[in-house]
Amino acid sequence: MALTTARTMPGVMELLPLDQIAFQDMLDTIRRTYERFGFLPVETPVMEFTDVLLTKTGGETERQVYFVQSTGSLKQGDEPDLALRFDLTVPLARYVAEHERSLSFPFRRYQMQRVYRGESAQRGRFREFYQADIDVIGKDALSIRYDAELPAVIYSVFRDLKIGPFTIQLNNRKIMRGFFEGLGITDGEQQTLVLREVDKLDKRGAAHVRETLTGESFGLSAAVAQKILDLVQIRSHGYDDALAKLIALGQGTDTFNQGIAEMREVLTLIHAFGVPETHYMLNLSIARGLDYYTGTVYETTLNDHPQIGSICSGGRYENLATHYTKSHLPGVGISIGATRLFWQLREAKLLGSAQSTVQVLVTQMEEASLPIYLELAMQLRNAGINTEAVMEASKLGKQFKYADRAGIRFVLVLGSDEIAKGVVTVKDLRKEDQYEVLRGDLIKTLRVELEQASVMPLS
RNA sequence: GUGAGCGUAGCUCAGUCGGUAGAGCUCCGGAUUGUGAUUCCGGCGGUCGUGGGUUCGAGCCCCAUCGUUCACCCCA
Repeated sequence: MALTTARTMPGVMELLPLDQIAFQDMLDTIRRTYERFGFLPVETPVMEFTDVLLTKTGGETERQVYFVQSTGSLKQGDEPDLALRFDLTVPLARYVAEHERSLSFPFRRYQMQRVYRGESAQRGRFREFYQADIDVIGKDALSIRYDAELPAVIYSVFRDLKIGPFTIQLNNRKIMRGFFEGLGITDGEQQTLVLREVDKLDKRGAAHVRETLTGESFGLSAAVAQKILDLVQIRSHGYDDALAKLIALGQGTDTFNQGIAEMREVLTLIHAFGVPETHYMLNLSIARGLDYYTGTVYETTLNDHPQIGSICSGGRYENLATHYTKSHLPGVGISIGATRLFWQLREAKLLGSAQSTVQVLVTQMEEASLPIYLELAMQLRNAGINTEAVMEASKLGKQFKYADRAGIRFVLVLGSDEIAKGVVTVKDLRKEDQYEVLRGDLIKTLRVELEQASVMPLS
C-alpha cells in the first residue's frame, strides 16, 4: 500500500512536547495576569455564521477567511454559511450584542483562542494562531481611564514573561486626524491612507514616507509632508518629557485638542498605575492599520529585538457592535499574538530549554520489585509530585537516557541495595549529582529540590 | 492577489564536462549486566517533487505542472 506523506499545511505551529510545555507556560502567564487585573474568561466557537462574521465586506478580510461547509451542503452546491473566525474582536462584538442584557458593564473579558487566516506562507505568519485578547466594553460610554489601565496590564504580562526590556508605544489617532485636518486633509478616507503610510515610518524610514506622501497617489506639497513628518517623528523619553512634548504641540483643531487632552490623561494615569517610565513612550507615528480604532492606540516592542516588530497591539474604538445592536458600546482592547510571539522568541533564542511536566522518574531496577516501584510512584503522586514509573524492564543506562531526552530532571533508583538499607537514590540529571535519602524523607526532600529547581533553573 | 528564487535521505547540504547516488546531523543497536548528555564501532534510511522532451545515457539541459520560500499588500 502506498504511504501518504505525513505532513501539515504551511502556516501552522506544531510543537514537540518540551516546546509545547514552554508555550503553555507562556499562555499560563498571560492568563494569570489577565485574571489578576480582574478580566473574565470567555470562549466563543471557532465557527461563526458567514453573515455575522463578514458584516463589513472589506476586501482584505474576506480574502483571508476560511469558509466551512458540510459534505452534504457541498454536494448540493450551496454557498457556505459558516466561516472560521479571523480574530477575536468580531466574535466579541457578536457575543456582547447577543448577551447584552445578561452582562455587567463595563464588561471586562479576556479570551485566548486560536484564529484562522488564509495567509500566504511567510516567516512568522500563521494561518492558525493564538490570540490572547483583553477588552473593556462600556454601555453608552467608557472612561478614558481604561485606556491607561491596559498599558498597566501589558507591562505586567511582559515583565512576568521575562523576555527582556520592552517599550509600550502610545499614540492617539485624534491627534493625528486633527493635525491632518489642520493641514487641509479633511477627507476621512484620505486621512486613513495617510495614517497607514505614516505608520510605516519606523520600518521604512522618513525618506520613504516623504517620497510616498509627496508622490502621485497622495500629491501632498513638500511643506505639508514636512509638517506631518515633524509631528510623527516625535518620541518621548520618560514621563515628564512625554507631557512636555504634548504641551509643546500647542493648540489645533477641536479633534486635535481632544486627542492631546486624552493622551495627557492617559499618561498621567499610566504613571499612577506604577508603570516604570522606562517602559512606555510617545510614538506619534503609531497608527495601526485597522480602521475601527478612533483614539488611543498601542504597540509594544522588544528593545533588543526591533526586527520582531509589535508583540502586542490594540486601541480604543468608538463603537464595538454597530452591526448587531443599536446600543452604543465603546471599548478599548489589546491583542497578543501568542503563536507569533513564541515562534519569534524561539527563533531569537530567547527561550530557555523547558523541563518536562514529569518531575520525577522512578526507574525499574529489578522486575521483581515492580510493586515497590508502583507503590512509591503512587505515594509521590498523592503528594502532588508529577511522577512517571518505568513499566518495561530495560538497562538502567537506557532509562537514564530516556529521562534525559524527555527533559525529566530527577530520577529515583531503587535496587536491592537501597531496599535493604531502606533508602532511595535521588539523581539530579541537570546537576549531575546523586545522593541517598531515607524512604521516609523522600517526599520532603523532593519538594525542596523541585522548589529550588523552579526558582533557579539551570539553563 | 502581484513579482522573484528554490525543490537530492527525517533534517542541513555536496554532487565536477551529461556517464548508474554521497557526507554530516538525527534515529536504532553495540562497546558498558547499577547511571544519561561526550567518545568509538555497526546499522536503518533516496522513484533526485511530478509528468513529458532532447540524448546511446539526465540529479544536471528544455518545457509544463505541483510544492515551497522571499518581497509587496495586509496583519498578530
